[in-house]
Amino acid sequence: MENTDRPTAGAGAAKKNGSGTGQKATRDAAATRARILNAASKEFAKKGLKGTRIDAIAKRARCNKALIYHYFGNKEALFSTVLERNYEAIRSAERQLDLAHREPVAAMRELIGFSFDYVSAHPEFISLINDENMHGGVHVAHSVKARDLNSPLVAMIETILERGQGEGKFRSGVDPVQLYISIASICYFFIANRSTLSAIFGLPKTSEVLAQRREHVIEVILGYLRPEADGQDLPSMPKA
Amino acid sequence: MENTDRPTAGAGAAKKNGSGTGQKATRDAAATRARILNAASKEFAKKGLKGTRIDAIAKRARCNKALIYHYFGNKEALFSTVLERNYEAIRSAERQLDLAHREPVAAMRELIGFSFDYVSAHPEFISLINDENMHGGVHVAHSVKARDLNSPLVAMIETILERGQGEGKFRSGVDPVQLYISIASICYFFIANRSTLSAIFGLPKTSEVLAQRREHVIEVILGYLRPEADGQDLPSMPKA
DNA sequence: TAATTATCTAACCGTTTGGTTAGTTAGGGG
DNA sequence: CCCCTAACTAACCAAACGGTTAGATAATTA
Repeated sequence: MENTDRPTAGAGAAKKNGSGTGQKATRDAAATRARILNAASKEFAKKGLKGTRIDAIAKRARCNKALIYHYFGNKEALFSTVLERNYEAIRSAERQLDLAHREPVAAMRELIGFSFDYVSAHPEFISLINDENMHGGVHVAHSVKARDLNSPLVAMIETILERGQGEGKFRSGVDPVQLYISIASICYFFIANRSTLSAIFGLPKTSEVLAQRREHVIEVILGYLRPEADGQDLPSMPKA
Repeated sequence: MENTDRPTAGAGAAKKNGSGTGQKATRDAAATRARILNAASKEFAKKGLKGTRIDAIAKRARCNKALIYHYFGNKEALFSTVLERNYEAIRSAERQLDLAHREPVAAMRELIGFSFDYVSAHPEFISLINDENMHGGVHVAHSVKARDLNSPLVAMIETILERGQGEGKFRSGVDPVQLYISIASICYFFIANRSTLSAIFGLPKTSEVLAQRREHVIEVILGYLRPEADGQDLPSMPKA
């Protein structure tokens, strides 16, 4: 089932160190820590902070329960660490995006597509965020690391918007933070609520449905960003 | 603190029935059931299914724990009932919307504003949905009542879109279900993630921030719905 | 290779928790 | 007025759970 991580070498009676791919034979604190974090990430995402059993994490990480306490102190601290790690992962992925040399509309399209694809590929991240929000965001608030991890996407959006506006490709008066939140929203919701959406709307969880949704999301944001046509009355808030 | 519901009359030694506002003095199954459901709704929303303690619900409802089991069977069944009730509530509120006689753009604006306001006023509903999705939507899936409660907003959106397209106020080729999901998304996200958003972006939870967000949300959707200007190259997916 | 340190574990513990039991009290119908 | 049903409760229980302890085993160092 989930035999991604190996606990000890185990293949036969190999007692000595590394046979090939850097697998440690018997004891490896770093690898064990990593196994625990991976296991915890999955369990917390699936069951939530309260629903997760430390024993389940230990079993999945194939280590002793006490080892978890040894490395991470307690359940909440482990949860915080898992959250931090997940934030770091998405921020790092975001930073890989190189949009500076792309034409503004294409750049924006890629940014939105990236956001959609990331959450599609990492639904556990969304579950963690949801759970964290249910608990009032205390772990994020207390984690300097996570709090300082402001998304680089906001700055990218700002740059793309400016360039696009200069070229007459985008409308004016768009707040980058608001737009960032909107992009995150439409990407996030579909993944976060896949279960209830599929139950209520009968939407199957196929890749085709996902692709359609992805296209729609891009269309909505780019459609919004279209410049005001001269003389066209924008159906937004009348100024008076 | 939370003295909204009264358990028994309690004012002095009044032993007989209803003094005024329909409050039952001593025993009232319907009122007790309602108190339990209200208490459960709040507790589940704040702590989640796993995080909620039946004792906490009993305390908040000011009744004995066994009574909860007597009326609702077990924790999960109670959670399902709470979920159903919350779905019924939002669907009922949605049905109150009368947009048939409004001008399309105004109608759409009101529909979006309503959605935003509803989730702003009922963050517990969102917490429940989040928790339900973490558990794979099993309760909604098993509840015929909730599953059949498809949102009336989809049909309303469809009608408004058609009228608006006929009048040249809206673009063509918009899928009502996709649009419904997008509207729900941008309304939902900001409320669901208020804690982490405020932690990371330093957004205070003031009504001013909320109002700005509301305005932006409406602007995005209406901006997207603007008709294609003649000859204007839509920055959406090139057909070839 | 002996001493030391770090990794890791089996077994245990006190508390919390969902759920039950056995019964008490109010109220309505005959 | 009495009895029967339904509302309600105090006390209890076994299982589950987060966390601890005491120690065993592997790696490292002197």
